[in-house]
Amino acid sequence: MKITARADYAILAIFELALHPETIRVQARELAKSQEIPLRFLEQILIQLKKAGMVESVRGAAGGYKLACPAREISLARIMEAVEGDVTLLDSRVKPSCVLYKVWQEIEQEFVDKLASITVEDLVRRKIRDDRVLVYHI
Amino acid sequence: MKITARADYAILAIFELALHPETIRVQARELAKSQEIPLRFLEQILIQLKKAGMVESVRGAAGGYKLACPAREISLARIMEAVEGDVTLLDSRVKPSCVLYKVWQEIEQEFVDKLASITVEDLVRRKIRDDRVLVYHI
DNA sequence: GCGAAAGTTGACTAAAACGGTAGGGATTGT
DNA sequence: ACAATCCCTACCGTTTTAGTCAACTTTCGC
Repeated sequence: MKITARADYAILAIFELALHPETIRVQARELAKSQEIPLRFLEQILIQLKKAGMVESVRGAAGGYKLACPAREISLARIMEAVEGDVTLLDSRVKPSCVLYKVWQEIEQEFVDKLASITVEDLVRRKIRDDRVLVYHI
Repeated sequence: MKITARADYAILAIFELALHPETIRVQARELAKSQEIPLRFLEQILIQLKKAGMVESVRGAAGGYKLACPAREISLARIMEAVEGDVTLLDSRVKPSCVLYKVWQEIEQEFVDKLASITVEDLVRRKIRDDRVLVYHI
């Protein structure tokens, strides 16, 4: 019942990308540094995100990463699905005939819906708002 | 992000106990059999549930288990908390200063609230309803 | 074209968590 | 006394996590 480091890092990386202007590329090294993610580990995660069509990469000198689609189209659910196989709570232990099965399904559905409703754009908006509040308080 | 077997089994065991009249004791062996749980594993789980004050046990021949409180007072959250240390999604990876931290907290809170809102009594009621429907269809 | 910078890939590993077992001790009904 | 039952501690094999490494490929700047 824990969020994995993979998922956390994946979201942080995408979030960091979303904070940059769309036109510029950010290098894995930079992402790793600013979000304190082990570089080699992050590289693996970025490959998964690329395969899932959420980031684009340019190789070679002056290469790097950028979002492959608008931040509004990237939900937490989508990111988690990309780096973990699927976002499910149930294992195949409980039999469908049992009352509990349906209950778990309900809970899972609600959970996934919540994850699907939060986009990276939301995160960015929140950050902007939080930062503004911070400034006002100085 | 998976429900553990421990939690599944714990809920099934309590559920099974709740299906029995309050006055009688049910043996671990019987619980294990009816819910298809490995006996020795279940015994461990029952100890945890006992420590958490959800079941009472009587030792010795003709011993067994019964609920230590009304089924309505036993929520899924309480059971899960008893057998896993705590019901949290966050690991201490994300820093509280990050936007993501608050978002995860929100999601977690919603999830826990949901688990806390479902009691074993609810499960029993659902089962009774489901069984009735089944009978009507024959 | 060449070298350096950067991304890509697959294999590998240490550590923790998970799912379950095993042995033996304590307690009680008959 | 004895069998049935619960209780406690330790252990064990497998899978998942988290992360590392080395080697390779692509691309840019000159």
